[in-house]
Amino acid sequence: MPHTGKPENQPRPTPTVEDYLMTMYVMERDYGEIIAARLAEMLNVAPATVAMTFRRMERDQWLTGKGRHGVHLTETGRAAASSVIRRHMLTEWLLVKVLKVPIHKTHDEAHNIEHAISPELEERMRESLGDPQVCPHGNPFPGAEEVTRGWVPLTEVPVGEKVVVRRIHEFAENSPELLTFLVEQGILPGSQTEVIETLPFNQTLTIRLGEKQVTLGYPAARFLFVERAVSA
Amino acid sequence: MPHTGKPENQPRPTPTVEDYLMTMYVMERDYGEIIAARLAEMLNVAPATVAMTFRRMERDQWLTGKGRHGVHLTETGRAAASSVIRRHMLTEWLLVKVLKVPIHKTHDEAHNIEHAISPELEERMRESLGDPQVCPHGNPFPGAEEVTRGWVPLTEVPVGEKVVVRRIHEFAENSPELLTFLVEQGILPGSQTEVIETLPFNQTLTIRLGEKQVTLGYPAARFLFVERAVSA
DNA sequence: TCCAAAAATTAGCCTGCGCTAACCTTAAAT
DNA sequence: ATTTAAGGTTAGCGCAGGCTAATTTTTGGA
Repeated sequence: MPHTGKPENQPRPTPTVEDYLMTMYVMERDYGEIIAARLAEMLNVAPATVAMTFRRMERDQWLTGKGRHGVHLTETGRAAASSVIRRHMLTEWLLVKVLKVPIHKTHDEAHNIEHAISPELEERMRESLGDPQVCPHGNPFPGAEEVTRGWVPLTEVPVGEKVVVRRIHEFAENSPELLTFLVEQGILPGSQTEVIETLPFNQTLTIRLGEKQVTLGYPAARFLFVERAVSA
Repeated sequence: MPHTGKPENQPRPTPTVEDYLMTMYVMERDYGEIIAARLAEMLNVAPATVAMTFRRMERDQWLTGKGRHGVHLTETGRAAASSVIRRHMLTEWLLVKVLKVPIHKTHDEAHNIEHAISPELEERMRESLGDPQVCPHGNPFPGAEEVTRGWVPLTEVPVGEKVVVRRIHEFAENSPELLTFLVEQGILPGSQTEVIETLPFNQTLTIRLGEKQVTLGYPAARFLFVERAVSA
């Protein structure tokens, strides 16, 4: 394990290859391309570090040397990424179901643990947890992307329409404050809500949750996917 | 996390500082001194590596520069070791109770995971698991050493005496084959048994388990602690 | 007491994986 | 068309933490 060495036990400061792979997988899946600069931000390393890591990863066959429009995962890389992501999501479910950890804390905890799950353990977890198709935040397991069909960003829902929150995108999970906010407001998978108004110019959007109203910035709202066609 | 880099996912090859601390803690607790050469064997690194690591660990206040008779853990070091060991043992219980992993497989799995447990998670685990005093192999949690009072190595039991297996020492857990053997023979905490005969010259010892008899080498038998004074 | 084995240490080397600083592209914006 | 900004890369550096080989202690017999 990456290590500070000092008598402190801070969050892992240096991303592993698996961390790179996971993030790249999601980027490729949802945005079609992998931008090193974005990766550097998300993993909290310098852009130069990403470049060096790409070299090693290409050498080790996780990545294809860029074939026009940036790098891409190899099949091996994609498989490895899927594997960590599965372990991540299963760990999250274990934390939620067995240890009653609230979902705004599962991401970080699971992130530490996921690297340490053996294939056998993964299988036992899957059984214990009833072979889930999405993580506690509603993100699909690799291979189960179809279940998200029909879920759209909250920003695309017309005013007045009733919807059900289905998914908080994994990139929102990188911001603990945002996640905490959402959970505190009761915005989580399964919540019924309705768009009250949008203010396109200042990029804000207000929704109703039961009695109360909550205003979200667009960046946050774009990470919230909802199911439409909810008959009143 | 320590990492091979290559598309393989083998057991962690390089021990962490926490791994050093755990092993040193147990050595000091049960043998009174820390021998670098033994440590090197147990951690699968070269003796020279241990020497270098000791330097860094002294610098970082985990160890006292040797005060005659080898190095010793500082209070900080001992506390850190206790902490990992607790997390290790709680993880083992989680694996055993929730995921039904057999105890000859829990050690390695837990070893990977233990480094990734936060204090909050540790607390939730302790609650979920009912505040155990020993690990699934019967080794005491740091601070609960008294529960092992009265448990003696199997090698010290006179022929003919009935005893109950209580503990498989942690150093035996480093040998998966031994542990598997013990579990297959039904030798685990709680098993009733009786010493049939000892052959001190070839260092062998035979015990009865239910109908069948099992012969153990002394090295193995020294790792088995039993409770005497079991009224027939 | 002396010697051989065991234990410990030092030196020199390697890789992984961060960092900053400086330097290229490319593409959009004046 | 030129400028600026964003993205990407290279070079040079640091530390953690392995390794072997070659010493130098220690220590426990004979």
